[in-house]
Amino acid sequence: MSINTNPEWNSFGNPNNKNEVFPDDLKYTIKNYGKNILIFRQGDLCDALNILVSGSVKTEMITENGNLLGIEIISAPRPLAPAFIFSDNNRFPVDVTTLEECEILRIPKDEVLRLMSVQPDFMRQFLTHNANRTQFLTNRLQLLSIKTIKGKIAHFLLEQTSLQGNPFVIKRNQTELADFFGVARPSLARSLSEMIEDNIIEVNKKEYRILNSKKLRDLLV
Amino acid sequence: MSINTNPEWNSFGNPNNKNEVFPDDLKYTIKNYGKNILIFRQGDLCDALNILVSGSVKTEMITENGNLLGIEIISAPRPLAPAFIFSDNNRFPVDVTTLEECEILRIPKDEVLRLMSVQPDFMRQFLTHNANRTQFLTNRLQLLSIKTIKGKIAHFLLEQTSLQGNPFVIKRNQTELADFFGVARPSLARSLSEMIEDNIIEVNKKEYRILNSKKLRDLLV
DNA sequence: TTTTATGTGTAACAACTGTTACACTTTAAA
DNA sequence: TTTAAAGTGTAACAGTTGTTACACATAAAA
Repeated sequence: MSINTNPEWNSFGNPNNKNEVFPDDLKYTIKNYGKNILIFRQGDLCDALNILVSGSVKTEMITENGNLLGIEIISAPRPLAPAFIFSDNNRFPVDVTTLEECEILRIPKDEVLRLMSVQPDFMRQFLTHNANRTQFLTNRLQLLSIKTIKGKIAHFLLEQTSLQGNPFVIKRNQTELADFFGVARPSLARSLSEMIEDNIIEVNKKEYRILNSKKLRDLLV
Repeated sequence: MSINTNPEWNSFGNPNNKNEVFPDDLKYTIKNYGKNILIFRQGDLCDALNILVSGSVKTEMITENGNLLGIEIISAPRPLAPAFIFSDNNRFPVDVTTLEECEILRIPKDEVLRLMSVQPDFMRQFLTHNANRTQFLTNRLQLLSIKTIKGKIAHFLLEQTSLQGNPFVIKRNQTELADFFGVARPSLARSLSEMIEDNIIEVNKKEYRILNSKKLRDLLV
């Protein structure tokens, strides 16, 4: 899930996008920051849409590819915590620090509301972006609420096979998978080995095949 | 009959909302369901805003009070999975089953978009509702990604003390807390005992006091 | 008050996962 | 091809959590 593969980000949050024409009278400010500057602190009021126009920042939160509590690196162009502007407790959930020189476009909350009324495309993109984020979070939460490693593997493999069929290819290596699940790499390897031993799955390099989907589903409990 | 004659139809679970008046030409449908009917299936296309107007349904998802994988019971009035209408993969994440006779107001996606353009208050509520949901999910995810029980306790207590001061009161009993953390009750009790033994916290019935916030913070790692 | 239900503290043990270490394989680079 | 780096399989052991069981405390109901 890189910024380049997420189509929503190409339009939303990029002021140079041709499809997204901001009105001339839009009130906004642009701020420039140097390297290694703490630009938002956890708990700061979030009363504007902050779009990272250039540069990159890091936050300590769940990462886009789902790794746990890792340091997320956000590269321009992307909005910063857009979902939080409109929440009742509209405060930044994490610290945000620049990694290089950054330019941030700041549109006040009221202007965002006006923009959405005036620009259906903007509204649609805003909604889609947040909807995708919510879906992502929901999915991660489902995965995390499964306690056992085999259960997590089962959840993930069943999801993949419903998308790709059987057999299917998983791009991540074992270390990345372990991070994704939030478990230790040798523990993941052990669980995989046991599942192979039990003839539930078959693994060849990055190709996985489900041999016994009933047993696999039983592991979800 | 106008759509505005029933005050409960103000969406987003806020029946006291006087500012939300639907336009008379709004396209919508109303569906009635009997008891124990599967009304949405996991994977069903979600191309409309479905508002539960009366009755109650259950889903198997994270609950509003945060318990894991419990069966969430949703009582009217509340929107059903409003965040998913606008996601790229706009499908229901779970099964939804009626618990009693239910009435569901269904507004097509395009009409929702129009409604938002026409009705700033509706848009604001839609945005706020989803923002709050995202914030809730983010917070749960943060809590769940902490591996140790003491870490979860620390996270929770530090959050509570920032809201309520020190000492503070926690309404949930031990069993409910354990469910909230997704751990076994005796395990939670053991961890609490050890933290009390280590003079990190003090507990009297439902009143908690932090004695050593540095040590408490160390447990977050 | 007595009775009953609910909530809490704790122990012994099982089960699972993490840590560390190392051999081996595969892939990429020189 | 040779060499280095990255990835995988596995074992021994430590650490944490879950399970089950039961005593006791507290609160609610009769």
